[in-house]
Amino acid sequence: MKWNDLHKEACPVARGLSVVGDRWTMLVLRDCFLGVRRFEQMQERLGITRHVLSDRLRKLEAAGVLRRELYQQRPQRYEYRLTERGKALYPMLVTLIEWANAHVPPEGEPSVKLLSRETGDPIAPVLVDANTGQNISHRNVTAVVAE
Amino acid sequence: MKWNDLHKEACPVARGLSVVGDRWTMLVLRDCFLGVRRFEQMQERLGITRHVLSDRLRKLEAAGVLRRELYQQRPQRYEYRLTERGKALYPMLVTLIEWANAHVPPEGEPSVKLLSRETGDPIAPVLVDANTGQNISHRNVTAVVAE
DNA sequence: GAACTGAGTTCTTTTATGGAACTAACTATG
DNA sequence: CATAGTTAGTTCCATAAAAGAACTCAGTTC
Repeated sequence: MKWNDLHKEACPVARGLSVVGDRWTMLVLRDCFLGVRRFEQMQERLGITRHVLSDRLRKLEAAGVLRRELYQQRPQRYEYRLTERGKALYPMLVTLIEWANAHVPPEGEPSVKLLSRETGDPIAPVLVDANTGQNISHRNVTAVVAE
Repeated sequence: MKWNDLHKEACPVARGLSVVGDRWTMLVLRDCFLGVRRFEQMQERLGITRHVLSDRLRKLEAAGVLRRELYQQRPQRYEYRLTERGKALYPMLVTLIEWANAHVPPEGEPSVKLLSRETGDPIAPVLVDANTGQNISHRNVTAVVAE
């Protein structure tokens, strides 16, 4: 298994990471979900080097997670937006946030609250089986990896 | 924001990635969930260098995600096991698998199926709000990041 | 006593990232 | 009309991380 050939692996964990597993990539996507679309803003917010940001955006575009969109003709300027495939990563981000808030202690309070857009109430995300409604954990699920 | 100081960030995405965001880390954890516990096995299965594996195991242990356990006295040999904090990462893995199976096309069939341990049936993981039962997506949730 | 096991460590080479300056194609300001 | 500003990059060099292979250590087995 080689890092740069992860996309060839049978295992979906490996294939997923071939897209989102590089350093900074998930943070770029976080910013995208927060509405940040432009190179300059991302670069400044993340403190990532322009070089690496450029590379990540290119790869995410190639993977169909972001699309590059002309937002101004002269001079031509592009911004980056989540595609449907990109938006489908939202649960990943939510799951990561929940885990980190519970298990990677911040200095003070949990710094991000997820709120229902409708009611404004905090939400409590859990993974369940759509078929049975049961909670999903390593205790009641088996995974078979064809390697 | 610097990669090696992500744990100091207020944002839980950043703090989460400070633990699981390094190259190979999630693949090490995948193997842990599959029951792999020993250095040699992990190294061979992943094709990661021993050096990097050693580093990742050490960091995961320091983060309280794995614990090192003596399984043989002479010569002393240790294996690695998921802690509760580590087991709590299971939803991350499931979410990644679901996304990858849906959006990062494998050569042929999806290679991992998640099955209910009870019934043996395939499961269909979805993220819902425990309070309301509603599906969670970027459309009905807002996140406020205190940066 | 020679080869094997298993969890590492210690090299050296290659690749990725960090940091800063530079470019291109404009627009706005004095 | 020249100079400064904007924005999405690229280029170049230094440093850090990862790949690859060999070696160590404390035993055990043939």
